[in-house]
This record gives sequence, C-alpha cells and structure tokens, in this order.
Amino acid sequence: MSRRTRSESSLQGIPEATIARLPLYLRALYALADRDIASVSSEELAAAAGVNSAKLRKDLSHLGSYGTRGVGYDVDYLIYQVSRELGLTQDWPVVIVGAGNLGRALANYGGFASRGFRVAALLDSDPAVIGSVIAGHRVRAADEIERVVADAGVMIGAITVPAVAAQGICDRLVAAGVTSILNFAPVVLSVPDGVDVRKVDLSIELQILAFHAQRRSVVRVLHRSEREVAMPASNGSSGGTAGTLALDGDGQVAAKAVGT
Amino acid sequence: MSRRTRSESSLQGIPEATIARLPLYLRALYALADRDIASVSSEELAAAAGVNSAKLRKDLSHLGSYGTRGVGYDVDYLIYQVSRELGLTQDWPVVIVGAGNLGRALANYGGFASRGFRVAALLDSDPAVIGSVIAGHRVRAADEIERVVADAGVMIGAITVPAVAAQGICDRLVAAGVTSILNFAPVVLSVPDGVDVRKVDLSIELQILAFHAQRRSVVRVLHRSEREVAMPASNGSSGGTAGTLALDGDGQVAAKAVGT
DNA sequence: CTGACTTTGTGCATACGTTCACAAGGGCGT
DNA sequence: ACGCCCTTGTGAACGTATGCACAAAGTCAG
Repeated sequence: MSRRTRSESSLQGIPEATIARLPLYLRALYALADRDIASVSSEELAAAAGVNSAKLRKDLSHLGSYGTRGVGYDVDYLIYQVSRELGLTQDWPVVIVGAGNLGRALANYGGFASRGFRVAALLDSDPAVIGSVIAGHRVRAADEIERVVADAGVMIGAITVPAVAAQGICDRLVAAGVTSILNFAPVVLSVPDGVDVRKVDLSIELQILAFHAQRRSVVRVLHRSEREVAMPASNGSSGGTAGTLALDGDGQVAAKAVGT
Repeated sequence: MSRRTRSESSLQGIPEATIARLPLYLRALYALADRDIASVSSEELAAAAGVNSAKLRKDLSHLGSYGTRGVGYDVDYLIYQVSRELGLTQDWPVVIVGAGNLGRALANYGGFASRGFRVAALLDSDPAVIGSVIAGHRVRAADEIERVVADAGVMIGAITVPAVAAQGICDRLVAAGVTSILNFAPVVLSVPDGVDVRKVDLSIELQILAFHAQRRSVVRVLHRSEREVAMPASNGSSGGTAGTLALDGDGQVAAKAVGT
C-alpha cells in the first residue's frame, strides 16, 4: 500500500538524503555571502560544506538548473532557491516545551531566530520556573499548550522535557494541531500518521563515537597479535540460553591515551 | 581500490546504519529490563525501538547469533552483547569545551553519566564562568585542554563553543590526542585522518522539519487548484543568469493553523 | 564571430540499505 | 519420543544513494 505518485514536478521528487544536506549548503552559502562572494563553483561550495562536488551538483539539480556552466552558482540566487525549497521564506513559530537546560539552550540558540524560525513560547510545568524570563521569553505554564498553539498558529514543537513526560506532551501538541515535532527526550514517540517526528539524542551520538573509538583500539591491539582473529566463531551448543551470563571482562580492551 | 577484507569476523563487517541503531535497541532493552522482562521477541523489541522487525533481526545477526529460535532474545544477555559491541563496557572520559547553555545541558544530561560516559572536565574561556560549579564540576580554563586530556586519558571531546571558536578548539583537542569529537557548533570541522567527527545541529533538524511541514502545506494548497502543477517547468532561456533576482513572494504558501 | 576553456548537469556503474519471504532450528505439549 | 508451532537468521529482490566521467552549454579572449 501507501502508493507514492512521484510526479515529474520537483515538488515530490527530492530525495530525503538531499533534503538533509540542503541546510548544510545553505549555511555555507550564507558564510560566502557574508564575505561578499557573489559567485561560487560546485567545487568550492562542496568543500565549504564538506561534501563531494558531484554529490552537491546532483543535489542542486533536484531543485532545478540554477547554475551557469563555465561560471558556477550565484550565491544570493542560490540562497533564495534553497531557502524557498526548505520553506524558510516563511516564518515558522516554534513552541518549546520544557525549560530545563536543553530548552534554555534551544531558546538561546542563535541559528534559531536568525533564519525563519521564531520562538512562539517557552513552556514548563515547574511552578518555580513559570514566570521567569529566559532568552527574552516569559516561561508560561505547560497547561497553556493548546492556547499557545492556536493563538500563534504553531506547527512545530520542540520537546525538551524528561523522558517520562515526553509522550504526554507529544500527545497534547499533536491534539492541539502541531504536525512537526523535534524530540530531544530519549524515548520513541508514537504519533498518528501525518505527524513528522525528528529526534536529537546526544547519548546516541556519543555511543556511535564510542564504537568507532573502541574499534580503533581493538584494531591497534590486534595488530600486535593478529593470530586470534583468524579463529572462526565457535557456534557450538555452548552458551545458548544458559541462565548465567559470562559477564567477565573478556572483550575488554585497554583504552590508553593516544599521545601522538 | 581501498580493498576491505570483510573477514568472517564480526569485528570489521558491521554496517554503519546498523551501528547507528544499536543505541536505540540498547535503550529499549534497558527499558524492558527495568520492567523485569527477561525475554523478548524481535517483533516486540522492534516495536519498542520503532523499527521494522526484519531490520532488527538483520542488525542483531551482525553481532552474532544471540537469539533462540522459537523463543526470542534474552534481555540481559543482549544488553551485554550490544554494550560490548558499542564499547560501553569500558569507561569513556569525555571533556566538554564550552560551558554555555549547551555545555551545561550536556553536563547535566542524565543519559551521559549513566552508561559508560563520564564528564572528565568542563572547560570554558570566559573568566566569569571559570571556577563556577556546574553539574558537580568546577569549570576550568580552556587553556587546560592539553593537561586535562593527558591526565584523564580523554579520547572523546564535545565542542559546545560559538561557531567562530570551534575550529581552534578542535585543533587543540586533536593535537592533545582526542580522536573522537562531538561537534555542536554549526561549522564544518576539518580534522586529520583518523579523527572521527559527529555533528549535532539543531538548526538542520528544524530546517528538515520545516521542509516537510511546508510540503504538507503545498500539497494541501495544490489540492485546491490542481491545474498549475501539470504545467512542465519552462526551461527556456528566460531567467538564466540575469543580474536582478526575482525575489517576489511567488512561492509563498499560506501557513494556516491546522486545527483538526 | 570563432574557438578554446571552464564548469554544470547527468547517464551509468557500483555500493549500500531495506524488506520480503521462507528454510532452519529450537521449545513444548501430548 | 515425536511432531507441531513459533521465532530466528538469511538469501534474494528491490530501492536508494554515491561517485565517476563526460557531453552539453555557457563564458571570454582575440
């Protein structure tokens, strides 16, 4: 089921991976514009954004043919086109629920207000915090979610509350009409169809980093005794579903400082 | 070239996409363990983690055969195996540079200390902040980067400083021996080979949300006047590289509240 | 006006990721 | 002890993303 028409119009057909990179290009373009650079080649822009130039050209080609062969791209024009594609030519009021450390960081975030986004309200359920002013916004009670969303026409909500409260807040946001949610709480939110959830989880990023860091350590150790890897995994009946776990420090690796 | 041996050992061959999901599974497993659930099927665990069950099984199969056919997975055993694969059975001291809102949020983050990670130090360059205590850590001067990294054997650094200062801090972290960097500053960091950088950018996530939100609006508008989409893009010579930009509000869409 | 040069936009090959569907394998009731 | 039933683990098909390499298309000098 879930047929997608994918018409020839550029409206539908932009790959998700491309969308995720457009903000990167946009940031690089703004940096160029700040330096009064009027034109840029795909090679230069790709370097500034940290991607392959062929990939950048293919990404931009999804928005249309906005470059000039032999010359490059007009910075201002491309900024406008990318902004328009991302929907940043309009104003997006955002409600932030949870005025803890993360909520405050978000409300104070510079790149927030600068390009298209605006903090419509900052909410919290803690009476000790309600009424205080953070980043120019008086913190309002979480009870006011419905009113705030309706009054300001909010379509985007950011959830920066503790994990246990996140689903409840999410439900209320959705019921009030919010269709896009940025979730910072370490839980999987369940939402009805048509609501878009993106998550930011610091812990996950750290764990991915730890994996690679450990892999580097392991590789380094294996270089010393290459023998033991060649042994295929013993898939005998040992282990299995035994009740006691062999939680000894077998797989442990020495994490020494890596002074160059 | 760039031959990869991809031996039968599980050490090398785990896809990046799988790695990125392992923390998700781990979180779901901890939640199950907290509820004293000893065994779980791929279907249940997949639902808890918000993924497809076939994907979950394939992901877990990369670590080895840790399930029991007809039964499922032993929760504690799987927690151990996933933790070990991610390198979370060892302790990772992390240095946080930048004690602004984000740095504080990170230092206070619950999921930080709980599983394998430990704040080794919190640094800042602002004399007004140095010396104050945040989340149980006395903020130290940014000058001490090298000493802190060496003393605590830090391999992971988090950068929560303003964009302009990020590359400089990054260089110093790398020079001091840090090989994994979590970057919150909205810049592309350049690092030598062998250093792993992951970025968390609130603005990018918001922009992706805005894109989808706008797309929903556009689709809704188009349903009213379906005619105009059928017209193929006029790729004539008009427009082109003209000096003046047509920055009128042509592509604007009405962002009305979405009351159910 | 012409021709050389530069850079875009894209066809194609390859790699990677996802999903289906089912055989293999283990537990459990009888 | 046997066979049914359940769930894992995986082969295969499909879809998506990436990167190379080059034709198309424009600029600019003379």
